[in-house]
Amino acid sequence: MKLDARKQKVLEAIVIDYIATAEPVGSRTIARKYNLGVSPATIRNEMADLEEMGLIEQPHTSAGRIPSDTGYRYYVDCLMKRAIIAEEVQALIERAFQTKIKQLEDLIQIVGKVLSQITNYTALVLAPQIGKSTLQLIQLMLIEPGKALVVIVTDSGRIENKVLEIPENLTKEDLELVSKILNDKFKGISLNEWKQIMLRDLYSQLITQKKVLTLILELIDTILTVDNEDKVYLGGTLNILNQPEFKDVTKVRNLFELLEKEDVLRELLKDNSGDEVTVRIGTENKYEVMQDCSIITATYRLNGEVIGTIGVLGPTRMHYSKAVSIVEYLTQVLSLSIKKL
Amino acid sequence: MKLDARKQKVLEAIVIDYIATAEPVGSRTIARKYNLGVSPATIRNEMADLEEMGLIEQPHTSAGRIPSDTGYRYYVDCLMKRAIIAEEVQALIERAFQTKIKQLEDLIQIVGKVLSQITNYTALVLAPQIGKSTLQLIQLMLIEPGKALVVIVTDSGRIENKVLEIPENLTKEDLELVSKILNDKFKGISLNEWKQIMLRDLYSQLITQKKVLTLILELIDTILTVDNEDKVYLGGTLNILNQPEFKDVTKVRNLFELLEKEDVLRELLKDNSGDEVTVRIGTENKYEVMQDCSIITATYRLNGEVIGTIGVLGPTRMHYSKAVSIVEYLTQVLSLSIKKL
DNA sequence: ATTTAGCACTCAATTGGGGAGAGTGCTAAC
DNA sequence: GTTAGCACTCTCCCCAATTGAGTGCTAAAT
Repeated sequence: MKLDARKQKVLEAIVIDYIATAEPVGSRTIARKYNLGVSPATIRNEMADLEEMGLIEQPHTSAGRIPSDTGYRYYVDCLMKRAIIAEEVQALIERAFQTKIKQLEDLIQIVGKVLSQITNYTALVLAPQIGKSTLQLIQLMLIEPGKALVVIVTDSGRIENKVLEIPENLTKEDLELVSKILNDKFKGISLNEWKQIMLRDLYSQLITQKKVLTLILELIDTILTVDNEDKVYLGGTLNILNQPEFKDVTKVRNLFELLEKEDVLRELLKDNSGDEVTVRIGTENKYEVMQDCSIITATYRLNGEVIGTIGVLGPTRMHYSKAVSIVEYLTQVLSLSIKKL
Repeated sequence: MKLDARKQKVLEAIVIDYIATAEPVGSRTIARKYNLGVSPATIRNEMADLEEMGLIEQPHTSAGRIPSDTGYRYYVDCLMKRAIIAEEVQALIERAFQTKIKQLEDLIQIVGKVLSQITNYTALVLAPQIGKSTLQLIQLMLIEPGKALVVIVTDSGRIENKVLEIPENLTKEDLELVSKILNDKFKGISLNEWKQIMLRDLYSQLITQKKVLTLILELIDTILTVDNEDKVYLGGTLNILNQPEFKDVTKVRNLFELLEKEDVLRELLKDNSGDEVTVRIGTENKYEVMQDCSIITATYRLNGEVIGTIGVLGPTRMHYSKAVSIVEYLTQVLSLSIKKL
């Protein structure tokens, strides 16, 4: 879709003004506020064209125009410039990352909090997949006969613990032995690779201690299946209530219900199309209750490999340039911080 | 406050009807639905008296009456009978508790979920104070030089982990030694008692290994100060949106903001006046945004000692008899389940 | 060939009655 | 003490009229 310079300016004005005011934008307003050097009548003509192209629409005949989803799309793809992040915002972020961060979870939380706070939208953070990260420490402990606690620490700083049922006759010493073997064998290896290695290699070594073999099998299974789901952090949910488009409680309700489902959040964050910041606008979202929301996502990395995603969720009438800038910036800061961890 | 039998009946009718319909109750309605054997006119006279006593009020001149907070209070204290818990509800609860529960956290979550689901209000659960429960297992592990992981398991099934900074020169063996000493010394002793014992007893034993002493001091401090706050589970928050009194978004917003603060929740649950089920109605709550909410709380126990609280939060126009019954019932089930754990 | 001024037109939002309905309080009779 | 009757007071809802913002079209101006 090609637009001449003036049409672009008009579209941009409509998008920007509507984002700011949440009111349909009329030709007069544009002429007054965004000096394009032409009269309202001219702008009206341009607007009629833009509407025909499907970039803007009219809520009703005697109202101004609002951007359609494709209008926002055009704006985001072609017109929008990255907003410059204000000094004080950068300072705020820096300060937030200077608090003591010992675990991955702390980091995730901080990012989420900062992101929602700065953007005034809802923040989503997807923590690194445990399967991808490598093992740093695994330890089995006996809580009481028949019950063991397993703790796993990964290189990305994630800590997981889980209670396991074990055969009653296993002793503390057995568990320590198993811990030792697992540590020796698997340190530095990604959890996803375990299964293969385990079957090939471990079996021979452990056949001597048959009774612990079953335990290990169950253990690995537990870790890899149940807890291989990524943690999602959700923050600033209440920011949604600031938006005039959500003054209707049932709408809020529907959206909140969706956001309560972790797997939905995971999915939202995961279909990030790749390298770049991804923006998903209105009806581009597959969930119906989210069709007047937009999501901006971007990935962060460890050693060059993508390990997680962060994003913000706001109304379609979202401050895209600002939000995109901040999301992008925070992935960088986050990538760096994880490396330090 | 003394009320004759008929006034009681009228008040009860108003409360029950208003709870069910959320509409002011008129004299005709009462005469028709709750056959007191008298005409609307008589009921009107009674209602005038009740209003003078402050038990009911009129939203405006030509409307029916609604209970005032003191009206609800009278109802709860004097008129209300425990609702009988339906068979299918009991069955539902039983089924919920039959899922495998390995950790305290699982249990807390299940209770919260069940409670909010059954009552259709918001559920609050306060997990046992870690300081009160006794130590079952403590283990220190070296993650990397200068960084250790400490895991604590208490008798109530609670599991806590925490990353500690330690002197660089401490080895894996040092940590194991410390773990062993701590386990031997403290097993079965409540965490609150640690500090005293530690100073008196441990010091002499550890003076030989000076370098670990500092560690332990820090460790104990960390555990007792930072993590001594109780975990609070909050569930069914969205149920609030079902209530017609919360069709206004700003009201919702205010309440939700309050509920996001863990310490507020903790406080709400903690000022439970003692043994009995406690009901706090409307303005009896100290937070302004909660002045058209009521909270019902009750405590649960382990070995006769109170270790936590559960509660539901709903509108003042709450189904008290049902809610009280269920809260009470669930504390019993919960106490039992914890014992098993 | 654009651009602009002017004007008629449309539609949502607001305003202001005018019942209808629900419920009350009071009075007088039972 | 209870009840029937009745006037009175509100809210709620519907309807019509008005207002105001904004448009589209046409004809004139550049």
